[in-house]
Amino acid sequence: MNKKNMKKLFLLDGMALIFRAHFALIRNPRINSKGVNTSAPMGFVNSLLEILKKQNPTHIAVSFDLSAPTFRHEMYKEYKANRQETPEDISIAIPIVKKIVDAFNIPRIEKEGFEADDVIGTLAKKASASGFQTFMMTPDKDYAQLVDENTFLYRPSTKGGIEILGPKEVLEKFDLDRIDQVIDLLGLQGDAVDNIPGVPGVGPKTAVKLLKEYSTVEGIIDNVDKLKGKLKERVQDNKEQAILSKELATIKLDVPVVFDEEALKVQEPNKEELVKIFNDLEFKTLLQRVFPGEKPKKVAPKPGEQTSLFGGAPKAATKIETESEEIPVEIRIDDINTIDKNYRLIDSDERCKELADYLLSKTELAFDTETTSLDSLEAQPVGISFSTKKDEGYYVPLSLEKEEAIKTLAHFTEVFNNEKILKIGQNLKYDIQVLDNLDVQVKGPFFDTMLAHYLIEPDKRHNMDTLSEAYLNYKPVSIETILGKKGKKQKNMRDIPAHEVYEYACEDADVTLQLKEKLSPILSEKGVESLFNDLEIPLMEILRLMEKEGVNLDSNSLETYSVTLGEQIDELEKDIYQLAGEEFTISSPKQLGVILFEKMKLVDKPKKTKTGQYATGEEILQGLKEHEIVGKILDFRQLNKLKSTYVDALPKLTKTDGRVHTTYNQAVAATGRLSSTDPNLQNIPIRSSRGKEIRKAFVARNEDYIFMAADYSQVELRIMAAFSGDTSMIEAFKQGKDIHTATAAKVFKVEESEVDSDMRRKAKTANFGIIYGVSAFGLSQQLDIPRSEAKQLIDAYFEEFPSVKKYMDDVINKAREVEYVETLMGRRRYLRDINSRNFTVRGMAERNAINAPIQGTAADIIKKAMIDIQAWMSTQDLKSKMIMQVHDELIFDVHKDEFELMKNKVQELMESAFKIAVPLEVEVGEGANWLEAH
DNA sequence: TCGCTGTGCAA
DNA sequence: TATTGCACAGCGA
Repeated sequence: MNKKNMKKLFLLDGMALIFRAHFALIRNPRINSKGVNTSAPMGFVNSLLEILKKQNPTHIAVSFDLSAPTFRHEMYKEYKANRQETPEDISIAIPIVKKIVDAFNIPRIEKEGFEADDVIGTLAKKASASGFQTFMMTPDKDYAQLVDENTFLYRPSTKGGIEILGPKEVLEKFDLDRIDQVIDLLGLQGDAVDNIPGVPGVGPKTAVKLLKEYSTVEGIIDNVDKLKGKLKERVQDNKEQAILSKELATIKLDVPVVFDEEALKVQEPNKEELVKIFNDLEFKTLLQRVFPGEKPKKVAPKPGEQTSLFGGAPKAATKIETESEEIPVEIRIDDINTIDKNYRLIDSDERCKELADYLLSKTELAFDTETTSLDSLEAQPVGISFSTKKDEGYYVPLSLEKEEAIKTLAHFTEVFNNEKILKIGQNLKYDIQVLDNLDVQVKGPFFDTMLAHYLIEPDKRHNMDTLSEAYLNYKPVSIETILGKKGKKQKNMRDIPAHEVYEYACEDADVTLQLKEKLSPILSEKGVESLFNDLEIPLMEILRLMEKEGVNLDSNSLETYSVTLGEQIDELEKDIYQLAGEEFTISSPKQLGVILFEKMKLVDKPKKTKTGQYATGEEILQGLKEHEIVGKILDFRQLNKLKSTYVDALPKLTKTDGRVHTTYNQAVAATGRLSSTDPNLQNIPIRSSRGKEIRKAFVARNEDYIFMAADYSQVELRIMAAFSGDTSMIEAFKQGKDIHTATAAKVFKVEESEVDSDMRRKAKTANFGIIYGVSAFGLSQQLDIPRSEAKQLIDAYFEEFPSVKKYMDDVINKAREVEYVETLMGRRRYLRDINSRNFTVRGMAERNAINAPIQGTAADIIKKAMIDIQAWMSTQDLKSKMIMQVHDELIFDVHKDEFELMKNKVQELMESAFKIAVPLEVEVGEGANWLEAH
């Protein structure tokens, strides 16, 4: 039988779903006018409808636990003993949910002496044998033990949305070799909720490790002698408990229930009964959704049903309700904000057309999308809001059915394509990508309020709520009001009905528009309009394309490397325990500090961190290398770092195309640099030989392509040379000299040919130090030399490069006067602490005064280069793509036929991006992977 | 589960 | 007591 025709059975764990639904809304419970908390029934019905609509089950049943004790209580009297009394709201909800289930004509299955999981487990196995595909719907992860090729765990996931786990996913999730090990895992780690003890001190990590080695709880107990230290003791002392825990965690598959295929068939619901229940609970929207014709009793007109037209006098949706005698109780707190605003729900084709026409008559509009995910490449829009003037907002809900949504959006194609309309948004890169996911292209001109504020106050925060409070003196309705606090219980946008979202959504568009009105004049006041319109805004689209393109990752090689690293780590771990005389968590600085400095007493006066713990950082340990354990720890740290942060993490972040798609943050770094997250592609290792292995995993798209890396050589030093006008430094660059050698020759007063590697190293460190605003102390630390020598070095440096010294003084003096510094393109950074009487605070501002213009100018330059390169590339119809930016480096996936062209043109465009007093030099390399391209 | 701390990777 | 970032593990509220 093929999958399509397979019988599809859904088994719901009623109690677990009720609990989850109740607590999901615990911070904003749904209370109806009678004071009844209806969170659980509402959540349950929503889940049920979702399944019936989207999953099309052929068969369905709900299992409830009965309150009677089960066989587990007989096995272990403490079972579930610590469980708090069921909240009253839930006790009330249970019979309601049961009534709803009955009204849906869905069979309820309950069996005294057994829990829902036993019942569901037994049924699922029987169903599997009868050719069913079974989905067990529950948030409870214990069900994972039941999964097989025909049985799936259908789990409301932590992030909202749904997780469907088959055998492969379960093994991946728990990091196990076999499904039956799920019970061993649960037996070992226990379960606080059910008061199953497990082995104290053994968490998921240790449990998995043990199971990998010895397969089962019994296997571990048989081999307890092979374990060491505390772990051995723990297992030994809790043998029986572990076995018992495993038994408790084991779901019974022989519950005496009949699998009656016929009785489980999905049937039409009892409409009359459901309407009655929904009305009783005051589920108005639900009622409309399930039975569109049905008029709710005693209900205010829906906002979308108003007859007023676009434009015209603002008329609040909620205001109308207040005019009705019976309605006042219907007004919720969050409505107060929107009482005088004209926010509308646009929920018909007719109204979409009207709205589109209205928007086309405008010269600017703010828009905002509501979506299912924060990841712009995966997010699906569930609605879009528009505003064209203060206190106005229109919200267009979009179906989760892609085709449907595209149809609705088609009404607005002309609007988005119209290059005469300014599109205003907060973090537009995200919204544009979300629409792109449905093949809707948004054309400029653009105004991004986040980017605008980034140029106005680069080191402040740029989220909309903060901006609104700062510039509009108004606190918008928080997203949490709609979705609940984040965490496990946070709802997903997709689950919220449009009428509950629309005011929030409209407000975002409204606020965004108002912010633009405030921020736009400030941009011109500060002279950063061109930076905004000619640099940051065009860059936005380029970054979006780079993110969308992603970079090919050789996950296989990393997975192989992970095994190698894992073995080396295990080895080091053994040695370290041996040398320390006991087992401990090496990666816990706290525990490590105690071992090294209390137990082993490696030094008399150990350094402490600001919180009073022993400092065990790299440079401290480097000084203690004479102890064998220290070298091993440093090695362990390096290996662990590489494994956890890169080797294991990167493959997990690849999307279905096998590529990693970072997010570039354009409004984070106070200096104007970009930053990169999920993953951060700007800190991929390169220095250590082990780190280099990771770069090798960044590979060209396929054999027809090569990696090409183009990086500015010494940009920041060149910028400093240009800014300071220091003739000897400029000359050195013009002659193409090695700048650090040239510096060393000057500072140490020798011929360049006489500069040795140590002199060059010191000069190099000094050069970097200068850019960062170094002190003698800092330099002495960095070079591990006496402070006096460091001071001499700095003095000599300024003597040889007097203009550099003068430049630095001038920058600081200017900053004291105006309290900001500027880059070449006029990007500002405010330094209000520069006149502080506090030495430390002022010092920080002074270093920023030196560093920010240099680092920021470098950022300006490469951004300009990116724009020029993308502009050129788009005229050439190339297969090659720009895929990464790492501060002074651009990386391209280049088609082999285009390599010569790309190499020459990219180099030329980068070098000519900006004209300064020293030449900009760019080195281009190529190879099969990122390492070779350098 | 969240936020903090210590640590370490990059330019 | 050197600039800008991001992410990990551990740990305690």
